[in-house]
Parts: sequence; C-alpha cells; structure tokens
Amino acid sequence: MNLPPLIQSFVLHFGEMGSRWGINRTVGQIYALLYVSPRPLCADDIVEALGVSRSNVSMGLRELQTWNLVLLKHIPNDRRDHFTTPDDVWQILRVLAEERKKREVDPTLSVLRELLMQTPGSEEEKHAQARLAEMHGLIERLTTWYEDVKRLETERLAALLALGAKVTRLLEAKDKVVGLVRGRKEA
Amino acid sequence: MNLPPLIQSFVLHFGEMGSRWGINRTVGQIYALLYVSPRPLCADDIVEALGVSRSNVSMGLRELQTWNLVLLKHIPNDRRDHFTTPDDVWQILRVLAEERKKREVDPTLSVLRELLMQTPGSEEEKHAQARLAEMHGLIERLTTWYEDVKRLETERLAALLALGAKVTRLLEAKDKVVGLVRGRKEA
DNA sequence: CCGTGATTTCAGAATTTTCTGAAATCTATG
DNA sequence: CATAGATTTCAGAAAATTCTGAAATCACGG
Repeated sequence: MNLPPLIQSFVLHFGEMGSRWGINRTVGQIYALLYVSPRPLCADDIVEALGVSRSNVSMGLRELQTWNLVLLKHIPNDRRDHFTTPDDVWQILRVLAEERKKREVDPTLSVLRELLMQTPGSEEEKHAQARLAEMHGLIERLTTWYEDVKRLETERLAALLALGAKVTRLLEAKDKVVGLVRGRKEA
Repeated sequence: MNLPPLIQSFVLHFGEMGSRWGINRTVGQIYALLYVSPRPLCADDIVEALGVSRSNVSMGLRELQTWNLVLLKHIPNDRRDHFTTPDDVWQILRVLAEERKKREVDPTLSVLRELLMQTPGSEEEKHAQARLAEMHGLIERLTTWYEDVKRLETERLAALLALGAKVTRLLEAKDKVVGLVRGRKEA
C-alpha cells in the first residue's frame, strides 16, 4: 500500500472497523478508498493502491455492489469498469440503514412471527413466547418508525435530527392544545 | 443441544444472527437462551442446554458481561453464579445502542477528528479531507441526536416512535406559528 | 489454612473466513 | 468470428477465529 498518509490512515481505520461489522478488511478498505477518491477508480487502481490481489478486489467490489454502496461509472474510451461511492453522505446513510435492516432485522422478525404462531407445548415455552412477543413488539415499532422517517427528504430529516430531544417539547405543547380542545368540547 | 423446539429454533436463529454482527455463534446462543429463560441460569445449565464446552460458556458470559447484556444474580444457598438478561426490552435496546456506539462510532469519530486537524499535503489530500469532513458532520449530528433522545424516559420515547414521520406535521405547524409571529413583528 | 467445588486461563486443535493465482469466461472491436 | 483486454470463478493456501480440555486460580466453609 502506498498512499498519501492521511488517506492511508483513513483506509486502514475503515478496514479495521469493517471487521467489527460483518464486512471484511479488504471490503472496508476498498470502500474507504473510493469514498475519498476525487475520481472513479478501476479495479487495477485499487489493486495498486491497496496492494491486494486482483481477484480479491473483484470479490470486494462485488460485495459492495450487493450492498448498493458503490456505483459503476463508465469512463469514455475506456473499456474498464470504474467505481465510486454515492457522493451524498445522507444517501449513503439511507442505503446502509436499508441494507442492514434487510440483513439483520427482517429475518429475525420473520422467525419471531413464525415462532409466535406456534402453540406452546409447556409452561417453559409459554414463557419463552411471551418474551419473544416483547421482542417482536419492540422491533416492529422500531421498523415502522424507520419506514416512516426514511421517506422524509434529507432537509426535513436534518431538521428533525437538529431538533433532537426538543421534539418532546413540541409534543407537550400539542398535548396541551389537544387537552384544551377536548376540555372545551366536553364542557 | 436438547431444548423445547420453540426455544431451540430461537436460540439457533440468534446464534446465526450473532455471527452477522460482531459476536460469535455461541455468544448469541447464550444470550438467546438467557433471554427466554424463566429463571437465572448457571454456567453448567448453559453447557447442558447448548452442548458446548464449559470454558466456551465461561468466555461467552464474560463477553456478554462486557457488553452489559447479562446480569449476575445470586441464588440463596448456591455458590454458583447465575445469569439473566435485563428484562425490560427497552433497557436492552438502550444498552445495545450505547455499546455499539462506544465500539463502532466513537473510535471512527476520533480518527476523523484527528485526520481533520492535519494539514493536507496535496490536492488529493485536500479533497479527501473535505469528504472526511462531510462524514464527520453527519456522524456528529447523529450522535448528538442520539445523546439527546437516549435521556428520554421509555414512555416519551415510545410516544415519539409512535408518532413516526408525523412529527414533521408538528414541525410545519410550529414553523407556521413562528412565521406568523415574525410577520406580525416585522409589520 | 485446608479442602472442595466453582470459575478462569490458555495452548493448541478444529473450524471458518479470507485471500491468491491460475484458468475460464466475457465482451468489444477490427 | 478471432483476438486482446477486462473480469470472474474457484480450488486450495494462508490467516484469523472459535472452541476445547487440562491445569491453574479463586473463594468459601469448616
């Protein structure tokens, strides 16, 4: 690997981080490299930059494509495929959330649903099912919330984030208004 | 492994899922088992239930403890340590969020900060730094939002979740009110 | 402070994952 | 449709991780 020091540090860190997630070191490094690169890179550029085998890069790019984390760009008069990352970081966040949900949450949800359909054969299983129901309930709330907010445009989403816990003040205000209206009606 | 079928399915699924995260199969299984168990289990109970070695269970429990995902319970007149999971699923969610942040987000944030302090040595590094700044900005927004909402009591948090994207309507309403007030003042 | 049982440690075995190089396949062009 | 360059596949090598059993340590009651 022979990269400008700043870029190298970032790439190495991402590689390590990658292995703390499900993705392996090389995949993390490829992603990081593409992320900071000012222009799309072809597979050989990556081989050169990271010092790993051509086939490893091919597999890594493949995996990143299944994650929708890299895009294929064609450079005029060059037969080779070139790759970039989506350049809007919010877009990246969305993609990441979507993919992780698909891989980590959805399968669990469907197993839970299935197990909750079964008739428990003992007290032990009855208790287990109650616990599964709790977990299922929580995950379902989280995912419907996610389905909701993921539709927001970036700007609104950013506004929401910026507001943070202050939303609860809005909520309180709303409750008060609703309370007042109810009170008046009931009077 | 010799468990009631419903429990076994859950335990096995969690084991598989575990390896999609950073934790290994056994750790996932131990967690799942404790989660559905009606009473605290000791290490030997787990060995028996999962059919893995005693030392493996010891290491697994250790790891789960560093994640704050299992609690030690003492059973009167029994020298052995017994373990459970926190029983409120919201609590579990909080713990999980906190730990993942600590392990996956914080280190990245600090690397980014460090790299952003450096003086870029070339156009390439300059561009890279700009990208890092974008990433840093996004992550920072997300974490401050998280720091904010994690302080909410469960009930408020649930209310917020239930509201989902509808919060934006509240936001719009607020904007309108503020706008009116401003308009009046300026007039 | 000894003995008993619970727990942890740790070196190496077993397993899984990652990576490579050679061969196969694909694809645009003359 | 032959060729050359680009890309992918895949079997096995290399590396990393997980798991085990034996030994060490710990901790409590007598």
